[in-house]
Amino acid sequence: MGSLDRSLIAGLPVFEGVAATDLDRIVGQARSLRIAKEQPVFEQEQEAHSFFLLLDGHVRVMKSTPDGHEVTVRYISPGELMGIAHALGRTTYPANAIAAVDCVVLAWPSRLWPAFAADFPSFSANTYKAVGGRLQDAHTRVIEMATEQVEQRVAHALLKLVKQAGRKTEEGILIDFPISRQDIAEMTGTTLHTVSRLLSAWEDQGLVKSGRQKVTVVEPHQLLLIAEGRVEKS
Amino acid sequence: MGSLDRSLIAGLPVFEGVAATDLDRIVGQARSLRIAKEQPVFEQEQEAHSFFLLLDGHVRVMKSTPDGHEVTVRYISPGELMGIAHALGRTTYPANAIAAVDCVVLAWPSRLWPAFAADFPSFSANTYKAVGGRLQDAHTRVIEMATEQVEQRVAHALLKLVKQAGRKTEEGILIDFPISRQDIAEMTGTTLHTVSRLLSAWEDQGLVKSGRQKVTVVEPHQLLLIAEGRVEKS
DNA sequence: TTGGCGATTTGCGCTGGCGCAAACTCCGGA
DNA sequence: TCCGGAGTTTGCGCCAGCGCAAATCGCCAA
Repeated sequence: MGSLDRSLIAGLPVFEGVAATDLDRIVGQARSLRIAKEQPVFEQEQEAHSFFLLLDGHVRVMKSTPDGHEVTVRYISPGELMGIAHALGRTTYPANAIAAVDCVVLAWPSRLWPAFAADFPSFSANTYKAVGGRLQDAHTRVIEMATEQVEQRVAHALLKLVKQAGRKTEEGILIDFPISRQDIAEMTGTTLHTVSRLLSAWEDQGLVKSGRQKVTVVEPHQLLLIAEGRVEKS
Repeated sequence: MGSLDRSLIAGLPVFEGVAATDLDRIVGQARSLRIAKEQPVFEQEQEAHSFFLLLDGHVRVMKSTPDGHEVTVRYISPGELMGIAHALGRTTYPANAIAAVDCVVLAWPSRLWPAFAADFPSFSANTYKAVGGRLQDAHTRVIEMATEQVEQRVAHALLKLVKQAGRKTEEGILIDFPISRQDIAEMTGTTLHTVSRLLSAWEDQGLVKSGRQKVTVVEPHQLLLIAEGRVEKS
């Protein structure tokens, strides 16, 4: 682990308020891993031996249902923790985490968590703050699913992806990892057919540009209007 | 606060592994409140001044959307914490909590949380374990909303209510607080009309008995079959 | 006992979005 | 360069469940 990494890491929200010496003690106990695209970081039901900090790449977190459905719970972006089951009193991972692209992660053995929580209260508080945010997000998802039309949900999903993984290009804001219609369908509780129809319609209206495993948002503001149900379909 | 209360409280999961003297120091700083039916325990957006332990009664946690929809996030049963926004790094409550029946709660000032977390690691760990459970529940809700039919979702909701607030009667298992069709609709993302139709159909089949703000589950096992999608509608 | 109101039931028509299926497109490897 | 297959598009038919509206029921208060 180079010192360049170290200084980038120090700026992450999870380490806010953590003293430099403490940061060294924390990071010093991690090992750095590369995860190839499409490979799992951890798997549902598996013993939660480690927790992770994503340094580079994007990870998709999914749950499978007994009857064979897959639902995407969230995408992880660089700087976020994942697999922190132990901090929440679980011994197994509740979901599958798959690298959407080649990734770099730091990994700590889960058994270190209780000592970390006791010795580094800022780190612990930051972690639980992130958990609080996820709980919020999950409730927001429930509310969206309960009250919105498919069109609004898909628009919301795209905006969320843009916010966490958007990269400016000359055409608009590109979602910076491969994402298929099927993936978007699994995030929004619909079918790839419906997503495809929506994207086609939006492309006709010039709101997005999309291709194979690729979506670029051209008019985020228009999309927001749709997401909030303030636009009638033509 | 009587010592009878004290011994009941000691047996709660949140206080598992907490030494008796520590328990006294924790509970000693709480004040006990009665909340009348339909009155709020705390409200969305409000400053999170306190966190609570429900001792008796049932509390409904709801979120309102900007466009006027109400969604029920969960019901709190005796022994559960609520309003722990501070432990998750929030300064305001994320939802409304309304007493479904007359309730008794313990309340602590939120500013005590950091000291509690530092001084009573078991209490803190138990709390975060509960948070972990809620995060799981929320994800389960998302998955249900994404993959199940309304009929299955309503069946799941009833079974969940039975599990956390069921009281045996000679007719079956009664959900032990007033609950309307509208309430069930808000839990499952549907309309009171559809809930009413489902309950009527189930009543004809002898699976439930229901009346004004009252539901009794007669055949939980049959309902489970419906919830899991293993029964075709007649 | 009688109103009155909130909760519930039920009918009816409509439509958003799914299921199925077929055609097409494009990328990557041989 | 060509081929195979994954990803995507699109047409078509259907139905679960919503919206609306009206009728009914049952609890509570006077």
